Order: sequence, then C-alpha cells, then structure tokens
Amino acid sequence: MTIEKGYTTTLSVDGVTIDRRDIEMLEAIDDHGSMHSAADELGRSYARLQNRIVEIEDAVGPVTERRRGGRGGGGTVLTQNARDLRRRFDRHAAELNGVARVTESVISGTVRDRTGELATVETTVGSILALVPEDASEVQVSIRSDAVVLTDPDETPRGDDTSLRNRFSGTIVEVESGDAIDRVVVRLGDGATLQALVTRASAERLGLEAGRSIMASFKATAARGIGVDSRSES
Amino acid sequence: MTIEKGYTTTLSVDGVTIDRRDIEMLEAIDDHGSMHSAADELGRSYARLQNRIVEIEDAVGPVTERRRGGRGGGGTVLTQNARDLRRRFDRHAAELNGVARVTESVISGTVRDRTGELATVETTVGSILALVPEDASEVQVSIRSDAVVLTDPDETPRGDDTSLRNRFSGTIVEVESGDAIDRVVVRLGDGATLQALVTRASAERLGLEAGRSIMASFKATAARGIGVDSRSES
DNA sequence: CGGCGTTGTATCGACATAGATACTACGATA
DNA sequence: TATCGTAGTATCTATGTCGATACAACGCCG
Repeated sequence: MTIEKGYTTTLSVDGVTIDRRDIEMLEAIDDHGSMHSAADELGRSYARLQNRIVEIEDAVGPVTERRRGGRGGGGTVLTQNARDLRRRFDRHAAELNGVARVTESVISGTVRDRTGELATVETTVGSILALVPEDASEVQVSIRSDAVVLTDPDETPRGDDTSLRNRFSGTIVEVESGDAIDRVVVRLGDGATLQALVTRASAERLGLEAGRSIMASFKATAARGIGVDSRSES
Repeated sequence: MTIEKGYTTTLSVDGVTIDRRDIEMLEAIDDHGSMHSAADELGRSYARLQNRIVEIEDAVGPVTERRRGGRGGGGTVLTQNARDLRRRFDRHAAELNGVARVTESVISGTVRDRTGELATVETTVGSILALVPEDASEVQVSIRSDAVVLTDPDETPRGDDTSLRNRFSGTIVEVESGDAIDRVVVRLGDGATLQALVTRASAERLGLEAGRSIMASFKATAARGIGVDSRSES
C-alpha cells in the first residue's frame, strides 16, 4: 500500500476559483482562436464553456475579446490579462509540484520557546528554529530536502554571517544519484536523518559519499512544525 | 482585484483519494468516540459518513474499531493507522501551506545549457542554475523567499565549499518587519529583485536595512523554471 | 443574397454526490 | 427485560454540474 501525496492547484479571484480546467480552456481558445473549436478539442460542450468564460470575466475582468461572425469574421482571442493569469497559474503549479515531488525529513520535538510564528524546538539532535503556526507543544518539524545546504565542516568554522540559523553536523549515510541531482541522506545522530538534494557538480566538489562527515544547514523559515496532539502519539 | 494562491491537499491510496473532509471526519470521530456524534457535529448524515469510512477502509485498511451497542456499550475508536494517516495529511498540508503563503521572486531568462532536469538559465542578472522540468528555452525562474540565504559580503570570500550554487550580490531595497520574520527585498541589478524571508534575529545580526549591500544565495534545487511559450510574452 | 461558422442564450436530461428517512442488529446498563 | 445509543443498510430525494440540443443574433465571404 503506497500513499501518494496529491494536490490541486487553484487561483482564487474575487469569489471564483480558477482551476487547471479553466487554464486548459484558455490555452485551447488561444490555440484555436475560437471557443467552439476549443470546446470541440477539449470534448466539452460549447454552452458550458462559454458560460464559464463569462463567469470568470465577471470576477477577473476581460480575459477574451470575442467577435461574432463566422468564416474569418468572428472568433475569440485572449487578452494580456488571460496570459498573465495563465503564467501565474503555471508558476504556482510548478511550486506546488516541487513540494509534492521533493522528499522531506521529519524530526519530532517539543516547543521550548516561541515568539510569534517562530519557535525553538528541542529535539534529540539539538535545537531547531522553525516556523510552527499552530499552538502546539509537541511538534514534528518537516524540512524539505531542497532547502538543506551541505557544507564542508573543515572549511566553515564560523556561522555568524549568514541567515542560515540551523546548523548540524552529521555523517553521510547514503548518496542516491539521479539524473543531474543527487539525493544525500545525512545521519545527524540518534537515528534522525536529514535528506538533501544537491546538484551532481556540488556533490563532486564536496566529495560527498557515504561515511563522509558533513555540515547540514537550513533556514528557520524553511523548517515547518506541525502540531501533534498527545492522542496521536505512536 | 487580488489573486490568491490556493490548493487542496489530498492523499491517494489504492484508488481512493482522501481529502481534508475525510481527515476532519476522522478527527470528529476521535473527539466524540462515535460516528453518530461525529456526523452530528459535522452536520453530515450518518449514513454517508459511515459509507465513507467503509470506502476508505477498503483501500487503506482498518482505520477504526467499531463496536455496536449503546449507552457505553458501543462506539468507534481510531486505529493507529488512522492517526498515521492524519499526521501524514497534516504534514503534507503544512508543506503546501508554506508554498501558498510564501512570496516568490521571478526572473526571466533563456536556457543555455542543460543536463537532465538541471539547466543554466541566462538572465539579466547573470546565470542561474535551476530545475526546469519541461522542454523550454524561454523560462521564468521562480525562487521562493524562504529558500534565499543572505550573507555578509565582506566576510564571505569563499563559495566553493557549500552546495549553494547560485550567489548574487545586491543591495537591500526594503525590509518589511513581520511578527518574528522579516521580509527583505534585494535588488540584484537591472531592476530584478529577490525576496528573502529571514528571522528577526538574523536580520539584526546581519544589520539588514535599506541600502546595505548583501549577498543573496539559493540552491539550484530550490529554483524552478517554468517554460514560457513565445505567445505569452508580455 | 445565401451560406457558414462564429457568439450568445435557454432548456432539458444524465450523472454524481450527499442529505433524509426508515428500519434492522446489537450490547451495556438501569 | 426494557431502554437507549450505538453500528449497518437500503431507498428516496434534493442539489449542483455538465453535456446535449435547439435557436437567435451576427458578420465575413463567395
């Protein structure tokens, strides 16, 4: 039984929620120059599609310029507004896609101190500065592997001059080579591990391989805590 | 007109898709100890709710232990399976929530070189190493503000010993103070700006304020390019 | 002028989802 | 044993979404 993380991307503007279907509709209109052919290609009914366009325009403003008349006389073209919307959606989707694909490391701990959203979480591997939005004392801190920076421990005696607030030394347990990206698993101590995504070039430059000791850092703003109520303890 | 980024979180297991509603259902059952009271609290019909439980269990395995009999005799309690599912969902939701809330910086450029997912993107502020999944030559590179590391330019002559592949010098344009987190806008040159989220403590330590020159770095794996076809040019 | 392919609008029906209702089975407790 | 509050099941109905269909308005083009 494998559990797959999923999501749907949306943009909300003034009440209406634009989803992927809407964006595909705009793309099809852009490709074919008319709502009718767009509806045909998408296998949708023209009536619904046209209604949806009007619905969107009521909220977003004009996304199309529509002219009646056939045989070269009429048609529909997108406005810049629509193109902006589309790009915005694509960016948002790409970001979410990144999150869904990237592995995350989870470390449990208890909140020691907090000022606003920022909290100090005490864990078995040490204190972690993280964002924990909810009011919780027992938390799981989740760190996305694309936010973990690896540095050579020999050449970085300091750490006061960056905004990287969380720094841990560990040893590399595993290096999984990908296409151009390697996934590195770092054991921090006490069994807790941290995964990092690094480019192949960085991996070679740092000489990353199993057994090497390494420094793993990540920003407090990239670490997120999720409250765990006592009931849910394993 | 403000556009709000949105998303819906789901977990897919063996055909069924568990959404927030399902998780809330599990929480309500956990709180009240019976499906009936859970249905009452949620304003849902018992029949549907019970059906949904069975549906989920067909795919996920047992998430409840249900016993008939009233007045202390019966009731429903969650299994560890359900608690794991719930926590997993919460983590996933928290990650996505982070993405939706965090601002991003966008820099346009053209792909120069690529090996697999990794590409060198030529922009007005210099080359950026980024992940660009699709086959595109004109891209927009999007960098989440929680992935940008700020460092003091005077004290960081190096750059070879970390996995931070993208480093740019710039000047701070704006510092917006939040609760415990500050949002810093850095001008890289040519009008392109990069936003960074840093803790208040880091901001003070680095002496971040408008006009200060600063080094902004981010990992290649945290920079994502989205293809822009020629039509959509502004 | 007639035809064709558009936009625009209204209505009907298919379908899926979920609430409403009713009834059975069950088990601890008063 | 009667009661009460559970679980389990079946059926009907409301609702919302979308496709299907039909038709009017429009405008270029042959």
